[in-house]
Amino acid sequence: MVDKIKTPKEIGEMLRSKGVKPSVIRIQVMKYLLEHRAHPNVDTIYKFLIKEMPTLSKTSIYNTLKTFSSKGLVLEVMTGSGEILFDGYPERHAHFTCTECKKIVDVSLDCEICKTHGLEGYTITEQSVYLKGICTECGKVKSTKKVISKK
Amino acid sequence: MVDKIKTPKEIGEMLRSKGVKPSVIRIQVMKYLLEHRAHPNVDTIYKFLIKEMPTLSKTSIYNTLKTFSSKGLVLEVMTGSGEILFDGYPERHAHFTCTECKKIVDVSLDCEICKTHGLEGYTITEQSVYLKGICTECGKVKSTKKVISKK
DNA sequence: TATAAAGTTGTAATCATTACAAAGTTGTTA
DNA sequence: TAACAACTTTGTAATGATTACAACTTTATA
Repeated sequence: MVDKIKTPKEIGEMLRSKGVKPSVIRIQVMKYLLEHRAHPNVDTIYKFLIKEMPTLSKTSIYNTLKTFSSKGLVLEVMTGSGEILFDGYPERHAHFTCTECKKIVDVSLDCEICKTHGLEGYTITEQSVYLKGICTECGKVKSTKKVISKK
Repeated sequence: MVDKIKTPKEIGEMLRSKGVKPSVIRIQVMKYLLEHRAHPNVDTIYKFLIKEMPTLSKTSIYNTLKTFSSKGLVLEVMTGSGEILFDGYPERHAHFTCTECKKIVDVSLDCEICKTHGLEGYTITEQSVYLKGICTECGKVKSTKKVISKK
C-alpha cells in the first residue's frame, strides 16, 4: 500500500495514459490524493491546494475530480455523511467507516466477486462495498467507559 | 419476495416489535415502503401520502425515515444520485443501478460475508454492496442502436 | 501569429437535508 | 376527568454540498 512518491511528470504520464490531458491543477489534485489517503472531501483538497495556487477555484476541484472519476482514476466514496469523499487508489477494495470516530479505513476484499443472483444478462461495471461498525480504538474506549461507569 | 399485504394493525405491531411507537404517519410510510419496492426517495413518499393526509409535512417523512433507519426497519440506499433512497426490506442484499435507465434492482447476495483483511478487532455492524452497470433491456437497446448506426 | 479547443474562474442557483420552535397528540397518574 | 409530561407533527428558515453558466485564460496546432 505504501507507494513511491511520484514526480509531477510521472503523474502527468499517468493521467495521459488514462486519457486525461494533464494540467497543473489536475496534477496537483492527483498528487494530493496519492499522498493523502485519508479520503478527503472537495473542501479539504481545495484548502490545501489554494495555499500553493492562490487563484484556485473550488469549481476546478469539482471539475477535476469528476473528470478523474469518469476515467476511473479515482473512486467516489459515499459514506452517507452527505458529501462525496475521494480515493486516489481505484483498485477494488472496501471502505470501513467507524460510527464513533468517523474514520474511514481501506479494507482489502477477499471474495473475487460476490456471487449474485438475478442479474442474468446484466453487465456489471462497478462494485462498491461499504462496511460500518466500531474500530479497535473506539471499541476499547467504549469498554473502558463501561467499566468506569460501573464505579 | 412477494409478501402478503399487511393491515395497518399488523404494521403497527411490526413497528412496536422494533421499538418504534406506531403513529398514523409511521404506519402509512411503512405501508408505502412495503407495497412499493422501487426504492423511493423522500419526495416520492411525501407526494403519495399527502393525497391521503393533506396536512402532512415533509419533515415528518424525514423524521419517520430516520427513526426507521436507526431501528433497522429500513435501509438507506446511497446510489450517488445525490439523494437517499429507501428500502423497506432490510434483509441483506445488494443494489444494482443501471447507469442508462437509472433503475435500481435488488440483488440477493451469495457470499455470506466477504472475507476482509485488516479489520482484526473491528466490530462490523453493517455491510452495503452496490453494483453498477447496464441492465438487460438497456444492453439490448444499445446493441440495436449500434447495428442501426452502422447503416 | 491566428485560431480553435480545452481548462479555469467566480458567482449565482439548485436542491436535499437539517434545525428549530410552536402547535398538536397521546398516555399516564391523581 | 383534569393535569401533566413526553412524544409527534408541522412549517419555516437555514445549511451546505454540488451544479450551471458565462466570461476569461491557457494550451496546442497550423
